Amino acid sequence: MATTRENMSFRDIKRVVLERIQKRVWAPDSLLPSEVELAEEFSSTRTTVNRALRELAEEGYLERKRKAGTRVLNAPLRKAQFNIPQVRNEIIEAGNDYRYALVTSQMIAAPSWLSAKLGTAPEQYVLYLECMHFADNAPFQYEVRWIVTDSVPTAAEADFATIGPGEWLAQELPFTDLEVSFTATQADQRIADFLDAREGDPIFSTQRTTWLRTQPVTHARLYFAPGYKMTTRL
Amino acid sequence: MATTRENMSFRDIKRVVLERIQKRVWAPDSLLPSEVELAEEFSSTRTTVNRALRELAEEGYLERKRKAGTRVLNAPLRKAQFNIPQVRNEIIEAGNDYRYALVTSQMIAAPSWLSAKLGTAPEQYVLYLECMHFADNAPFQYEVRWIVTDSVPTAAEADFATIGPGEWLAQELPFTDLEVSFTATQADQRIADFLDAREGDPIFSTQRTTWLRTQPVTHARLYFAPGYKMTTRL
DNA sequence: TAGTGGTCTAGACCACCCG
DNA sequence: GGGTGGTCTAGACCACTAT
Repeated sequence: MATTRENMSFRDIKRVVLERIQKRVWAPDSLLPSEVELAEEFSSTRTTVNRALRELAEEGYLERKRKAGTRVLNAPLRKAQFNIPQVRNEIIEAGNDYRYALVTSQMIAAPSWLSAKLGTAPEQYVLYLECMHFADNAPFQYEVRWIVTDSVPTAAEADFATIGPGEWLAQELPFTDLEVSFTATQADQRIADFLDAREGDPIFSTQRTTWLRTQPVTHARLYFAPGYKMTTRL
Repeated sequence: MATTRENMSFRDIKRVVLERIQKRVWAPDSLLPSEVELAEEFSSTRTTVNRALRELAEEGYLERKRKAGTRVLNAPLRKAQFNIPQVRNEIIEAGNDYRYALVTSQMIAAPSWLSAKLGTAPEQYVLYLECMHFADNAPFQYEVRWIVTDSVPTAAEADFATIGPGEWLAQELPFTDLEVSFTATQADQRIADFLDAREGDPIFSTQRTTWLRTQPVTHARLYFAPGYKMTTRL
């Protein structure tokens, strides 16, 4: 019956396998045939079948264990992927004009919560910045950022009136570790003023912390104008 | 000088390449040697080098084009990955007890915004549910959900007093398409009551819409108790 | 058109781990 | 112990695209 005419690419195999999962031909928790058997059915090789199954496993549909075989996950742990864009790109890709402005720039002693978060010495001096990002001249994002100048000495002379700290850091040095989190917060008077919002408005906020190997680099809090929505489809 | 002792695995190659990127041995926007050359340097094969570079490209470090070659991305488009967990698992994995309760269940005519979002006939009847999810008996999430019973006929008889609709749907039928979005919203009186919050509190909210092929299945709005934070590290 | 990455094949050895 | 997936090799053909 199974008239697999030609040899299939790993994409074809992925598609067929996914269909069988979704149509419950292979029910949740059940075991798939081994790679060798599938290679035979698809008149392909184990290498190709392996790539198809490996990618489906990465996408959260399958669980693979040596000797145990390949199993269909019952609760497909679907993974949502978000890009972590530069604000500039985010705005430009939405088809709007981007404008940047520096609000404040000064050296301060790191507040204790920041030292704790970054793992720096208490009271260590850091560069404190506040910036605004506009889309078509409307407030888009209010950014509050701390840069550990000990880790990034050149930051002390950078001209953040011209270029946003996020962008500058991206081209100045790489990072190896990144922590991102998202919360809903409430606009205080200052945030409200910058974002053309009212005090008390719900504000979508992102926090990013980056390290270069073990060295803390920067912490940023990004406050988005009311109505911001982060979306992904898969 | 380059005393590459043994043949390296694709993981080794990934590590070395990533180091060179991060140490600017290969600067942003610059071109890497071709796969053949790298295979020679690492005394490996093109297949293995290919896998290493392909994965680094998927992770957002490189851009690869036929003929053009492999280029280091200047603004590493880092990708954050979030799991899309069942509330139950999210709560249990945090070490808390999970409890579920059904608040409301009724058939209603779909409001027009929902028909538009899902692409269903106007006024089509859908199952409307409100539910609560508790962590250690404290309100964790208030869920509002619409299920297209035409697409999921068995939903009409499911006992949502016993099992949450998210969980039931996951085991009842697969989905092929998913849209997720995140916003900050403001607690109205009803939401505040359910979540032990005050009216006006900022609330982190997730919206999920799923389809089975072209068929709309469900739309859900999940309101998290104040203080909720979604975090990922990479 | 030439050079690069994209993919497949055929075979091999190995690591893991269930029974 | 033996079956499964994990990975590597060596070679080939092809698809795309910069020049």
